[in-house]
Amino acid sequence: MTIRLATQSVGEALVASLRERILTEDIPAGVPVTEASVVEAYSVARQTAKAAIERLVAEGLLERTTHKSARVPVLDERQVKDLYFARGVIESRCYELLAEEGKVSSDAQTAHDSFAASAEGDDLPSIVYEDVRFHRALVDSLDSPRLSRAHELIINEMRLCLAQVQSHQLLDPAEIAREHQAILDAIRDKDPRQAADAGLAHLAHAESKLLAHMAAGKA
Amino acid sequence: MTIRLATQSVGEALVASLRERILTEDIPAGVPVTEASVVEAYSVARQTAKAAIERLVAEGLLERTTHKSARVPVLDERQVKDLYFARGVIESRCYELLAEEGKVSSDAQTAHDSFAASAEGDDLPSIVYEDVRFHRALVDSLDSPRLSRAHELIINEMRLCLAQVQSHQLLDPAEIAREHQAILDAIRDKDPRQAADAGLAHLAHAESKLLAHMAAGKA
DNA sequence: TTCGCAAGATTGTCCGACAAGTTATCATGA
DNA sequence: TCATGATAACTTGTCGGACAATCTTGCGAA
Repeated sequence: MTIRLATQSVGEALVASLRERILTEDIPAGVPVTEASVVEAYSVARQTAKAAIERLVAEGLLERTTHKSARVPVLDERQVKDLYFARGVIESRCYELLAEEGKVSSDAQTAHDSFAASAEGDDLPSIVYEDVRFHRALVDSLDSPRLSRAHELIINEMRLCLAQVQSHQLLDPAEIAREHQAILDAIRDKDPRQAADAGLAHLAHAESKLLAHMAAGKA
Repeated sequence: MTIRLATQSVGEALVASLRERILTEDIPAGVPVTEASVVEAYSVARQTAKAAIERLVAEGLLERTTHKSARVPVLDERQVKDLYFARGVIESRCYELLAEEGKVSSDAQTAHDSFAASAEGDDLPSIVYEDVRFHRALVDSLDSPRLSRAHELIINEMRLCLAQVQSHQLLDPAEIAREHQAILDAIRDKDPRQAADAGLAHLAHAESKLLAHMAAGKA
């Protein structure tokens, strides 16, 4: 088995950069991301830019119809519900399975601790990041590449709307930390039903706040 | 609202064609799929071929490392287990949710009937196709684009190994039909636990047969 | 006002070219 | 003999330019 070096082609780096800029709202929703604009910004060939855009479209971080420019999608209520629903399907079952084992991986515990630490401060982006990291660590601990990937795709799309709505302020970090703790407790107690319910409650809580905020913003 | 015509660009058609050829083993596992070979076979530009290959790599239907040709992956035991596991996570929760509703969509029922009809005959590819269609119809009836997409990705990869191993003969169609019926019955009975268990049992059954066959073939 | 056409913007696709990396072959020297 | 290093062939990574097809917009004509 060879040791794999972490090299990155221009194309891969471009995708990574664009993805990060989208998720941090450096590229805001609505504005067109044309192939030409990417070419100009990064001094890459149009092919490279095009491939990167197509990749992000596949990930749901950009949307496009033929012969029109790609844009960061603005997620409406329907989409948000779908995201939370799909995420709930995966996470609830994951927590159930983890609870059957009754063990919390060290990564997940670390992520939980990091979140708790962030929750003390006011660095909103880092709170969101640590929140995401916690849930991903739990799913990852099932050690299923395909499940982790499916979860990651959904989470990334969700980060999109979390960024758009300044939702960080909607939720009390301390309360999120308590809900996270409830999930971990249920897992450690080997109570699958409770673990799944705690996960779903956590999601339902965030979803309702987000939807209420969106409805208010639109009205 | 405009009516959307089902137009397809060369690139999209190329992806679709390659995907179908891979899933039907017209492009067998192991043989390299070079950009040049695709260019030659379809008379398209290398960029177009490259983009199509990259897309299929993202779907898991091809694998590639930098500067080496793409190939249809040969799934080992570990991968097969992961596929069944991830699929189980999604499907079990789906059937649970459907059982809470207690209704089976007409599409799902139609798919079940089609499968039963196919099971009578000897057309193995169509049996596999109808089997896949049944499960997809159930997931689709939850009306969640993102969940359906995640499920589709996993199912497609699974079709890959179903094609590689001539597994059609491993399972008795009549038995599959009975297991499908059990899932539908549990859903109609509004018995979420039973629906999920029936789904998982169905998968475990297929998985064990497949793994046994693979182990035998390798030994 | 409405229709239709021309112009600009943007993507879809192609061609050709060169750099960079991988693999296999083979000659070299210890 | 065998490890080393050079070479060539193959393949992908990236670039530049070009033209066609399509969408959008604005303007002029009926």
